[in-house]
Amino acid sequence: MIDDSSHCPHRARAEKNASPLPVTDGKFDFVHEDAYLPPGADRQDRKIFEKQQEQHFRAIHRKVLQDRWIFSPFLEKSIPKIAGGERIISLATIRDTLVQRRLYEYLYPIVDPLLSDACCAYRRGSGAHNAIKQIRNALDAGYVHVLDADIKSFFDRVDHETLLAIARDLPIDERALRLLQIYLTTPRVTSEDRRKADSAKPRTKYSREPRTLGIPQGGVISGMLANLLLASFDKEMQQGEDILVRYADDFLVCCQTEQAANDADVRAAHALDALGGLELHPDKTAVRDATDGVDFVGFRIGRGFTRVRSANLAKFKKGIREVIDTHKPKTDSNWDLRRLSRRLSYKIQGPIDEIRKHNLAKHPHHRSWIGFYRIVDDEKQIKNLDRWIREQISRYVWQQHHKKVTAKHMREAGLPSLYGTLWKARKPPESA
DNA sequence: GACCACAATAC
RNA sequence: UUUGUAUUGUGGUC
Repeated sequence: MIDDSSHCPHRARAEKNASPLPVTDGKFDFVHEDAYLPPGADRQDRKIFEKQQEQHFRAIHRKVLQDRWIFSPFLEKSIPKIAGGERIISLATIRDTLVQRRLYEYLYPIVDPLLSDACCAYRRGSGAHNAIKQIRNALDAGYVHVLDADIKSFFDRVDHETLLAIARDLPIDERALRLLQIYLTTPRVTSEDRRKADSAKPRTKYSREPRTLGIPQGGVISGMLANLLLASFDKEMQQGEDILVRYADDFLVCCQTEQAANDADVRAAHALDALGGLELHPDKTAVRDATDGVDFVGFRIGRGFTRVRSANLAKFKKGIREVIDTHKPKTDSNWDLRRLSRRLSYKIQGPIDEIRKHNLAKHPHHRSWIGFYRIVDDEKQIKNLDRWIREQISRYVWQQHHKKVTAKHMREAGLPSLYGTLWKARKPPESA
């Protein structure tokens, strides 16, 4: 990612040190033109930023190369977690996001080779499906005694000095190192402070609170930093026969015996403590027999089966309910059922009409929810879900039109089945 | 190759 | 007035 434009006054130094920098190429790859970008603590939104984009690029470039970049405070926002509770997310300013992206591009090729195959989150070419595949292999090979563990408030409790000590051993530019340190200690604006300042007339300045612990969730480089910190932990857990699979702070150690899993528990607690006093979550960590399944990254996986995890199933049902509950009824019941089926069809199999226009046979994989869960092999679970959806529709039609509808009516109204969609998604492509 | 859209996961 | 980041998957366009 080295990109020294001719107008850079520090060209020589940048070359010598392998600059982490350049924010000068004008590449502004926010997803799409009219996407709204929330203003950060500088209250600058995308429109304002773009008016003076070139000046901003130059200023950023200069300051970073001169080792003088400071991140604005991160605004905090809470979002709900899938299993309940809330999660604090940090929002950066546009300029800071650009700097973080450059830092990310610079550090990624240095950090990634240090990671183990067991580390599946925040990495190119990996992901949830890869994690599930590894666990399936382990369970199928008889490694069914698992330590199912979660690190207590992991992101919030990362110790800065421990992480920086690891970063100092990397072959990186001094400025990148200092940027990391600045990033970690960038102050926060809590959602309460933010609300107060925004509702005051005239608006007042945000009050900032120092950060002494943890990495901001929502930062571009945070996931990578988490992996960097835990790289040594992964190595430690992979000793012996045990098979580790880690996704962010959530990990399984698959063992051949219960004793080995208990040992892994002790080793994990020890290794985490050595990494700046991290702890396992006592309630979410246990040694269990995975023959009947364990929950991991959206799936429930056991010996010989993969299902949708119940919390994720509930979330999907909630989405279906929302479509039905917000549906505006029409007086003609047949027409109404047709309209509702159309909306639900999108949830179930994605915008299939668009695909059919071209060549359906060539594109057996559909997007949408079932596309992600296409590796599920418990057909009963999917059939039950189909039945559940039909029950919801049937109840809706009864309440609105006092008519009984069967599965046949729904099929004729254009409602696809999840099972059929899954079956098609798993089928290998027909010859083109 | 590039760009875009929509899903899902995790934090 | 505004829910962030990374990754994966699928599809589309040139």
